[in-house]
Amino acid sequence: MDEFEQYLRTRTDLNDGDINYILSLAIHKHLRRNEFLLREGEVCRYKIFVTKGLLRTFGTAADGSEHVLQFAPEHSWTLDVESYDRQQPAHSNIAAIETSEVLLWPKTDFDNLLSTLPQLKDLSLQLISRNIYNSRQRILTALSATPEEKYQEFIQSFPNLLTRLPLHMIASYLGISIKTLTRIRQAQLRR
Amino acid sequence: MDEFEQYLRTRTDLNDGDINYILSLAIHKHLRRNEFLLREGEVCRYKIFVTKGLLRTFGTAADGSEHVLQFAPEHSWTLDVESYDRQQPAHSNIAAIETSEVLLWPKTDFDNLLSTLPQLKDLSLQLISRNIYNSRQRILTALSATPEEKYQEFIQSFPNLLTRLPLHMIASYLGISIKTLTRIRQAQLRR
DNA sequence: CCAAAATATGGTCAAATGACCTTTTTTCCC
DNA sequence: GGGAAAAAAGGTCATTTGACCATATTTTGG
Repeated sequence: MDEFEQYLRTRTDLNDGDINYILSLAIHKHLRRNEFLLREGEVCRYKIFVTKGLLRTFGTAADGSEHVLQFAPEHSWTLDVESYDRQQPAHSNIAAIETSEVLLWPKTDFDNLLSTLPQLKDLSLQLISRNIYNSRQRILTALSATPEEKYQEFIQSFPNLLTRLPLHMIASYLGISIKTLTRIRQAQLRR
Repeated sequence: MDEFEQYLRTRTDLNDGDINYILSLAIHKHLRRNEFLLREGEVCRYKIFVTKGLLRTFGTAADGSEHVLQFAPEHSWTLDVESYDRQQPAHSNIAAIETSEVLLWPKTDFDNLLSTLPQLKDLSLQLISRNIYNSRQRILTALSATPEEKYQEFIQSFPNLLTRLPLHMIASYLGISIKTLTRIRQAQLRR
């Protein structure tokens, strides 16, 4: 997958041999719109890298409503951390929003790669650190921002996703009703 | 610090020598109520372990309001991840709620420990994984739960903190007004 | 290209929430 | 122990938000 080679080249100094080796262990998978990669209760067996398309990770609340935890567009990683780390049943779902292409590494293979390739490990740690920071930021926003501020922040953070996502998923990500989101957008048009 | 020895003994198989070595690199610090360990804009230089007392980490929103990101009681770790990892200015504050005792390791020292002691590294990775999972859970709750549900969940998760925290900090942690929290508690008494 | 489904907008209304204020109670610390 | 400060509770009111409904618009996949 050129996409992935490109990705690794720009952020690590892994050589061609290593990159090819990493790729050789990956399972290539094509996903149609709305196809699931992981369902609640299943074990998240793979590290997932999105080469093309767009995935979403979402949880289900007590009342059955779905809430988007993360969007994963091309060139990003995703998984259910807890489930993957311990190979236990997951509490979240991962599904394709657009037709997508992903690379999958079984945990044992990826663990081997991590212990063999320090550059890959460094990259992993960076991603984890970023993940934790992003989560904190999101919690802070969820706690303190008004719906309008949340939407503005979303636009700032993901300008490229704006046109690719149905509004109700954005609302779900922001934790507001679609009605409120529509109202905000109307108010903005009038300015 | 007995507290810390105890902690390490119960979750790793580090031997006495290792534990003493880890402890020998730690700075012991006493904190009074409301004393700050980190302020926004400063660099988070240390890994922090709380041996006694209770700390809080909080962020400041655009309008100046404070929002609690984490409570760290005795036997828990805390820090500003992003700031610590990159030794850059922090976006959050850490302060003592109760009179507390903490152990501090400068990043370089702790990094050395991590590369020397695989058991410590394993523990770290576990903590990180848990951290990420907790964050997800908290985001999901923030997005989907009613104030009452949030409070119930808080009681479930931190029964021991309930009596130690002023209500306005719980409200701040849950992202609801103190008024709403008071109302919920009144409603519960009447049952 | 077309029918069906998904998505977005709009209207109305009740309820929940926060802002602002005062009063009561508790805690702190000298 | 006592005075000051902090915390909790209570009252009132305007506003925001979501639920529920219908309708218009767009997208999708065969």
